[in-house]
Amino acid sequence: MKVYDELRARGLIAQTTGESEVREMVNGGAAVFYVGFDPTADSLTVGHFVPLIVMRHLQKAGNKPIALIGGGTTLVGDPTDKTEMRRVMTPETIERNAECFRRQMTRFLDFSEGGAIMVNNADWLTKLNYVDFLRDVGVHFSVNRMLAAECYKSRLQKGLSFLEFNYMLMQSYDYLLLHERYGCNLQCGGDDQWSNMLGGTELIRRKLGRDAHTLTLTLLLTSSGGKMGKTAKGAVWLDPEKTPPHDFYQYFRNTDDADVIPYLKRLTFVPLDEIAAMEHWRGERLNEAKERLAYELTALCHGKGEAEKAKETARALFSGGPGEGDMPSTTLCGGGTLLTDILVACSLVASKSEARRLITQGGVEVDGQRVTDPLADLADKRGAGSCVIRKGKKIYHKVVFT
RNA sequence: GGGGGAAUUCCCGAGUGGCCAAAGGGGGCAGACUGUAAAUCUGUUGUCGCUGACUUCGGUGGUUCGAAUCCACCUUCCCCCA
Repeated sequence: MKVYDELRARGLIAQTTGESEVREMVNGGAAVFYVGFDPTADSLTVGHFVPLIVMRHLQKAGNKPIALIGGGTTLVGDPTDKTEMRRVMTPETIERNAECFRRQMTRFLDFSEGGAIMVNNADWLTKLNYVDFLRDVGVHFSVNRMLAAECYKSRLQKGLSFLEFNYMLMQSYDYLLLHERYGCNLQCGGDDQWSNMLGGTELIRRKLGRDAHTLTLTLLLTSSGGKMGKTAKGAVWLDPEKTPPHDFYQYFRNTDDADVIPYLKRLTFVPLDEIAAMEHWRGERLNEAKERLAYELTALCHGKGEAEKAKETARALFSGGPGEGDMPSTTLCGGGTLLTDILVACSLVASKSEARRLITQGGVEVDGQRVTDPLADLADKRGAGSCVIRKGKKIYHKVVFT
């Protein structure tokens, strides 16, 4: 199966500016495509998975990826789907974030000679001359049409600054520039970006009279409608310092039944026929699919070694396998041995009040023994050197005393 | 530039002088049930030295025995007119 059809079969493609042209271009390895990433944090998250996976698919098929870091556009802020204005970030922060992105992207893309390239739109956007820009680019945009775009509608109620209103022009200019400089002929992005992206396609047509295409990717939502990768504690990061591989693995291991197959299709490179077989699985058997999902993604982001470890740890903890595996741990030197204090020290709870509540409600086990006394003291465990605390059903944490 | 309105605990949103750590919903956490799933039911959801104390209702001052609630100024946001 050719790459375009594979992407389609995996449910990754939402809209294009011309299906047959895009298919032909992509299947023939003739696309120079770009995807923009706004460096708003110092790590990518699993929310970036879909575009990254698609880029990898396309690169494997011989197309040339351009990862565009939105250093310049981030100075402005994308108003799409935002209820409030984005916090303005300093150029230094953006620069640092961009570097982090690049490092993480090497797990997905081949940046070696002739392969993928990375560019930062701050390099050209920040040098623009206002009047020239208005005359070159601004003339081609109709405010009436922009206002009609879905992405601005909600903001018209909540307020939209002129700064943000310009985001679309800047993004469009990016495409024009990449088209001229690198022969970029395809822009990919989330489906919520459709109108912003069309801006670029139209700008190129109007200025140069050439066709440059746009391909949007389906937004991957959880079956309950939330954004994938968002948890109450925040995003699931690719940076192992921010989200340990064990937690990363667990996040996907706990995927909803309804989401497993779509996730496998869209986020992994597991062959479609293998996935097709799993689609018939029901009930408990789906856990195997979840394990596969978690394993594949952990291996992709953190390497096979980490994926193996995470899998073994999970099996040991949840299926009573041998050993306690490689669970997260905290080493405590000195300090008291009150259970409430230890829970706080391990960041398992945010406050001692919460710790007390948790214990009282029966949510804490120490070395397999449920503890319900909020004043419990683990002095005896200190003598033993370590113990394993279980919070709720799924969170295990090892405490080492020194 | 003129006029009007709003700011409440993670979010939405009640509360208009004491009965308010603040209704209700969402979300979160925990318990039961389970398959490390979903749904459901129950409890819980400011902090601490926890049968009590302390800090919260945009900010700063003020009125009062007493303020999230009243007054003044400030900040931010929204709406209408230009």
